[in-house]
Amino acid sequence: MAESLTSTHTAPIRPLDRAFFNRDPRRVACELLGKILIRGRGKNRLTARIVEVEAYLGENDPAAHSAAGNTARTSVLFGPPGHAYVYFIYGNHYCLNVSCEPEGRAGGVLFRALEPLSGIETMAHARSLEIHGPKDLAKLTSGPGRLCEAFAITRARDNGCDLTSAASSLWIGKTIGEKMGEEIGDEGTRALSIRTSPRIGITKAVDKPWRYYLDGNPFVSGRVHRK
DNA sequence: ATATCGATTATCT
DNA sequence: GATAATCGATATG
Repeated sequence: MAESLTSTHTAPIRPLDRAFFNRDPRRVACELLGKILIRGRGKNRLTARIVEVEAYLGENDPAAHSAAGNTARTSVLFGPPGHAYVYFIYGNHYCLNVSCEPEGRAGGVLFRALEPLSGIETMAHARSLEIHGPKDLAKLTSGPGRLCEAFAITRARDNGCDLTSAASSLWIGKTIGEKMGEEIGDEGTRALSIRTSPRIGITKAVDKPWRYYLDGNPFVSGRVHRK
């Protein structure tokens, strides 16, 4: 009873299949917009809509971590598609990617921003934030490091995780959910307005427009492209 | 509003 | 030894 008042009603969420990720990261990136990232199960489940991503190619992309070759750090990118590549950066933050392309070829998509749907209190606690309004809400998952903190994503815990299995602690799903009466995550039937730009925070291949985000979505990270 | 900077460590040269 | 797919704080217009 009390639970039904506090939790968001959602239709069953089904994982994306491995073939979805067995493609060019740019195509995967576009189609990931509007899909759902899920952590945990039942009452403690966190869900959020994917609103901003970047594609990193396995070949001819000097900005990609895989450009340095298959190392202990990047091996997941060279493995089978649909798995989590988590790396630690700037001594402070984790970032989440999903591997693309068939095994033996690198490539991935970086998650840059999410729109929280359920488990918002848990996310706020993980981020050490108090939510007093929409502006605070945006700070939960707007940015690659922020969303990892909100979802408690670490390399030790999540690197290599199969994101195509609903049995995983972390996975990616498609569904028709509900938030403030609006349908979300309804792949294909809703025309999403997608914008592109150069990728953020890189110093190589800065001209490639491989950042993708939902036009006008308030949860898209606001950081500017730097040299 | 934009600009700059410190934090802090895994990874690579 | 330098750099980094970032963030949050501080300074300045």
